[in-house]
Amino acid sequence: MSIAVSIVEDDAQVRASLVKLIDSSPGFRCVSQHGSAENALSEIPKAKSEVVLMDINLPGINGVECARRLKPQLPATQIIMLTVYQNTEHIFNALAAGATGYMLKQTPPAELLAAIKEVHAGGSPMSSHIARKIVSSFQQVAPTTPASQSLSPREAEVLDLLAKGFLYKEIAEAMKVTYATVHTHIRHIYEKLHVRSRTEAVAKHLGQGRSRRDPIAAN
Amino acid sequence: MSIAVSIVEDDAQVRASLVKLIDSSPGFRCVSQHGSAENALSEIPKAKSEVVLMDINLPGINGVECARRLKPQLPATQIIMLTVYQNTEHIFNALAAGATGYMLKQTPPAELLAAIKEVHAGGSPMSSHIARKIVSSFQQVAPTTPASQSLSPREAEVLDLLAKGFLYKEIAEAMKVTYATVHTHIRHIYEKLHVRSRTEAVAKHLGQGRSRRDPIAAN
DNA sequence: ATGGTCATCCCCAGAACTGGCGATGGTGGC
DNA sequence: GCCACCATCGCCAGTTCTGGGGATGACCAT
Repeated sequence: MSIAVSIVEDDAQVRASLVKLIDSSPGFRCVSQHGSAENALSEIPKAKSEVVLMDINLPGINGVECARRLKPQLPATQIIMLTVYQNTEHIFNALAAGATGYMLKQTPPAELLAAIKEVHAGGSPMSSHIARKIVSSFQQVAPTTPASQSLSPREAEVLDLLAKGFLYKEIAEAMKVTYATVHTHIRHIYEKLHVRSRTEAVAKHLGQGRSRRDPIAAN
Repeated sequence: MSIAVSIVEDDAQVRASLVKLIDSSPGFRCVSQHGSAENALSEIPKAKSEVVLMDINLPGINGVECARRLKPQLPATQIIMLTVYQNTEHIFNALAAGATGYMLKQTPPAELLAAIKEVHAGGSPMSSHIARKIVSSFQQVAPTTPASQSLSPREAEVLDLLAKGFLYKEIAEAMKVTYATVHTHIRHIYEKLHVRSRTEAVAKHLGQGRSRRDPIAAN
């Protein structure tokens, strides 16, 4: 059986060419198309689509919000965001909203079809640079902090663990050294970073957090 | 110029076939091979490799730990974990340790070479099911932040100052209250955020922290 | 071989934090 | 009125950090 695809895209031309691509490719069929999130929200639940290609930049309700509302009703339906936005903010929001794939609009047709197959098979298709950004977010700290340049590898390790809130003794255990060694490393870190407490060091480490932004908006 | 690859794998047979694959493929060259993490840690920094294929299950120091120690020294080197483990724990740890790719050992040779190219080009190659697991983790992570929402205005103020590394007495002065009041606010903050130290609170506040003590509330 | 950096370990004392136990008012909802 | 929350203040004991003073051995470069 072919994969049932729905398309949400406000630009009629782009939409038409996506529909054409899907319908003319064996193994795929386009079961519905929508020019707005509002239309998609009311129609897609009836369409029994397996995969939704969702533009982010829609008038009115945007694609991310549309995905967020659609997903609870249709947990089995896979949503691939299709967009020109590469910034981390959009990517995270889309994934958090329930999208399982994130492809750029410039993706060649063949890859797009492959992405639909992949998401349908349980994968999470995404452009390689998108993947890197997501992976980076898992990583602890950028190795580019100017001051931490002068830190020795071991000291940098300690600072990473400090930043996660570990106690001295826990750091000691994690690094398989004694409390005394951790203590010494930390004194050296403080000297090099010109700080007088772990929190200052961490704040400096986590990116010069001198200017506070809205903590609520952080997510 | 071909891509310089290092291989860390304890099984001599597997290692040999990987070396052979790399060296016999145009565009790739194997600059070093290592049967243990210890050997890898001392040799890879000299090898100037661009991409490291790292087995997770090594005797002694494991591959994740090896990656964690290697990465600070060689921030430009891309590490691809190569393993049989598909569980979220291992994936997450490996990525947090600095790996940029995560492939299963059963990956066909052609795909493995493609993954090396991809990581070298700035991507993050991973098997499709791995990608899905990573994306899923964002979906659990997403619908959150009720924690800092529940902080009262005054508590939020304290947390801000805490994050900048101020001492209790300095916070007291800045907010024109006594040390005791600051103390109470901070205890309430810790309760609400499920943390046990100022650094954990700050890490969580700055959005970097996955607290080890309370993974449920960790966002 | 000498000096520098790094990593490891030790002791000690004072400062700072953490977490119990309180308490008093004020405000706002039901 | 009562209850929940907030903001303010207090005491006390125990834990953890911070910052001095050391030390050793390894490695690397001059």
